[in-house]
Amino acid sequence: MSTYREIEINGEDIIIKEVQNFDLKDIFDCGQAFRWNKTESGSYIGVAFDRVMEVKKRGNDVILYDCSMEEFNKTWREYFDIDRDYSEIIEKLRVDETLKMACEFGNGIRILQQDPFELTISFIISANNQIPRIKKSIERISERWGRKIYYKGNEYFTFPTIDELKEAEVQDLEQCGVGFRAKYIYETIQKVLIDKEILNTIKAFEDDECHKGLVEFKGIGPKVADCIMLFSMGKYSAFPVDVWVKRAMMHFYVAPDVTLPKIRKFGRDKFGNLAGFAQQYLFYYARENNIL
DNA sequence: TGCCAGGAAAAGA
DNA sequence: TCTTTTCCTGGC
Repeated sequence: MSTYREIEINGEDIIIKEVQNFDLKDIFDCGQAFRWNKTESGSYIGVAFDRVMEVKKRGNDVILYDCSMEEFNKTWREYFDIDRDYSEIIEKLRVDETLKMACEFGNGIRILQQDPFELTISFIISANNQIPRIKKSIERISERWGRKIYYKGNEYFTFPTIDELKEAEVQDLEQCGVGFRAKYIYETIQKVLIDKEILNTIKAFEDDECHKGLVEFKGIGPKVADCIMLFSMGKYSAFPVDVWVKRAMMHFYVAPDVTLPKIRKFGRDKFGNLAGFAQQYLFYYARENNIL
C-alpha cells in the first residue's frame, strides 16, 4: 500500500508535505542507524550513501536540505520509507494490548532502508556493545578509510566501500576500537572481496534463506542477521531479539526462562510479516522506559 | 544443550 | 572511585 504524498521543491530543498508517523527522535533513537546526530536547531545531520544529509521537521512537513527531486526519488524516498502507510501497520498491531502501548509511544518510528554493506559491518560491531561506542568505532572506520566530504564548512567522512577497505588489516581495525570484533570484520571484508555481489545475492533471497545466508558470516548470529535483513534488506518478518526485546517479551508475553530462539519464533509467529515493525516498537518502548 | 570468554567504555552505585 | 553492564557470537 502506498499513499500519495505531495512533494515540493523549495529552492535547493525538498519538502514532503503532511507526513504522518515520522518523528526524527523516534527514527534515529530506535537503534537502527548510527551515523545521525541532532543539531542545535533540532534538525538531524547524518552521512549516508556518500553524502551528508540534513533533515528537519516543520509541523508535519519533512524538509530534506540541498536535495534535488531526482536524488529524492532515487535515494531518500526509499531510505526514509516515505511511501509506506505506518498508520495501517499500527492499526493492525494495536489489537495487541502491549503493542498498542508501544505503538502509541513510538508512533513516529520509520524503518530506514540502509546500505547492506555498511549495515553488515555496523551490526557486527554492535554485538555485546553499547551505542555511544558503536558510533565511535564507525566514525573511526569512516575517518580512516572513507572519503572526506564537507557540509556547511564541517568535515564528514563517508562509510568506506568494500574497495576502500581491501587493505584493512585486523590490527588497523582494532585501532578503531572494535575490540574482539576486528577479526570478524576482517573476515567479512575478505568474503565480500571474493564475491562483491554476495550481499545483494542474499538480499534477493526469501526471508528465511536470507537469514541463513547472513549467519554464515563470522560475527553474525541470529540477532545481528535479523537487524541486517530488517534495516537494509527490506525483510519485515525479521524479529531481532536483543536484551531489551528479551526483557519486553519476558515482561509482557513469555516465561522468564525462555531461550532466545524461542522468543524469536514466538515473535515471528505472533506478528508475521509485521514482526520487524513490532520489534522496533517494543525495543524502543522497552529501552526508553527502562522496563525490567 | 548450556556456559563463558571476549575490548573497553558507559552507566550505575 | 569502583563495579556492573553493555542492542551477542563463537567455541568448547
